[in-house]
Amino acid sequence: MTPKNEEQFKDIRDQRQQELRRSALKLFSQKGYAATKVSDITSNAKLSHGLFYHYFESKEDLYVKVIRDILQDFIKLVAAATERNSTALGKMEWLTDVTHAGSIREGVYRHILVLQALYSDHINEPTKSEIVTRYKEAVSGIAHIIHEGQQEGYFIDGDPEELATYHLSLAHGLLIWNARTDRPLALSTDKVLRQLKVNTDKGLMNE
Amino acid sequence: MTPKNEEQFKDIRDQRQQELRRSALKLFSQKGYAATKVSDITSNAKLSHGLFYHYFESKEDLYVKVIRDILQDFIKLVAAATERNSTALGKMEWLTDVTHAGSIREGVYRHILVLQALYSDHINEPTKSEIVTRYKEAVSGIAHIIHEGQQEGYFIDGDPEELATYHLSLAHGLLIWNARTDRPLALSTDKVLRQLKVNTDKGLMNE
DNA sequence: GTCTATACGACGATAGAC
DNA sequence: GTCTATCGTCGTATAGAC
Repeated sequence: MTPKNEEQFKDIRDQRQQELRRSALKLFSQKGYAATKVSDITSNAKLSHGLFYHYFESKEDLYVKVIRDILQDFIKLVAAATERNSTALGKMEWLTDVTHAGSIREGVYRHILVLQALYSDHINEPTKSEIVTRYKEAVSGIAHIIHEGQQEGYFIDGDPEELATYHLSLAHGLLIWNARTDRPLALSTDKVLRQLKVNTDKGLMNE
Repeated sequence: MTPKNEEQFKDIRDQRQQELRRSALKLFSQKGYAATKVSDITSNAKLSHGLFYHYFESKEDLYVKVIRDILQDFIKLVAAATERNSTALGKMEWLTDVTHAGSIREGVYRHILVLQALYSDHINEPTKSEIVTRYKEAVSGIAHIIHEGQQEGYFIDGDPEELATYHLSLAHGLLIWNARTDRPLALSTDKVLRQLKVNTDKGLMNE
C-alpha cells in the first residue's frame, strides 16, 4: 500500500482499460454492437470474462466510450490539419491522405460504427445528440479549412459547412465501398478533392 | 380442398410473406439484424411469434431475402431510369430524385442495411459475394447512363464505372448524414450531380 | 487485480392444440 | 393457417475464492 504500489496499480488499470477499448473498437465495428459478446472483447484482450466489470459498468457503457474515442480522434485529426504549415489545399490533401491511410478497413469500420450508433437503440437519445454535436465539430473544422481555400482561390464558392459535408460524404462513401471490393478503385486524394477545386482540370479523372 | 380454396390459401400465404418481409426490412435496417427479435417482426406484422416459422426457415433466412429484395429494387430503379425517354442528364436527375424521394429515411435505412450485411458475420461469404455482385450490376447500369452523358457532352471525362461509384458514394453519404441531422441540407439533385457535369456552373452551390 | 462458477433473463426455435 | 406454451441455448452480469 505504499504510494509506489498504488501508482503501479493505476498503470495496470489504465493499460487494461486501453486494451479493452481497443478490442471493443475492433469488434464492435466489425460485428456490430449486439453481435459482439463481452467474452469476445475480453478474450481478444486476453482477460477473463468476469474482469470486464471491474473496468466498465456494462457493455453499453464501453460502447458509448468507444464512440466518443473515435470522434475525439477525428476532431484532433482535423485540428492537426488546420495547424499544418501549408495552403488550405495542402491541408485538405493531408487530411484526406491520412483518413485513407493505414489499414483502410480500420477507417471504414470506425465510420460504420458511428453510423450504427446513431441508429442504434442501445444508446439513449441525449447521447446520440452528443454524437451528432461532436461530428458537427469536425465538420466545422473542415469548413474552416475550406473557407481558407476559397479565399486563396483554390476552392469553389459555396457555404463551407455544406461543402465540408459533401466532402466527408464522398470520402466516407468511397472508403466504405472500397474496403469491400476486391479490386479497390485507385483512390486518389486528387479525385476526392476534385469536387472542391475550381475548374482547371476537368480531365483529371482520366489520369 | 377444392382448387378455389388452394388458391385462396396461396394468396394468404403470399400476403403474409410480404408483410413479414416489409416488417423485417423496416426493423432490420433501423435496429440491425442482431437487435431485431423475431417477435418484433411478427408483432409488427400482427402475427404470432410461432407462425413466423411457417413462412421462413429461420431469422437468417429472412435476412438474406430482405437484402436481395433491396438490391433487386435498386437494379430495377436503375433500369427504369435507363429506359426513360430523355437525355442522360435527365435520367440521372430522375434517378437521383427518386432515390431521395419518399420518406428520406427509408432510403437511408436500406443503404445501411446493405452495408451492415456486407460486414455481418450472420451471412456466409458466398452470399456476401452475391450481394457485391448485385450491387455492381446497379453500378454498371449507372455507368451506362454516364457513358451516354459523356457522349452527349453533359458529363466529364473519365471511366464511367468509376464515376458511377463516386456518384453513388456521394449520394448515399449525403443521404445518411441528412437523415440524422435536425436541419437537413437542402439536398438538391443539382448539387449531387454537380460533380458529374462539365464545368459551366461553378457557382451553383450558392443558389 | 484476476480468475472460475453461477444466477438470471432473453431470444430463437419447436410442439401441439384449435 | 393460426395460436399459446415451452424447451434449450446463449450471453450479461454477479458472487466469491485466490
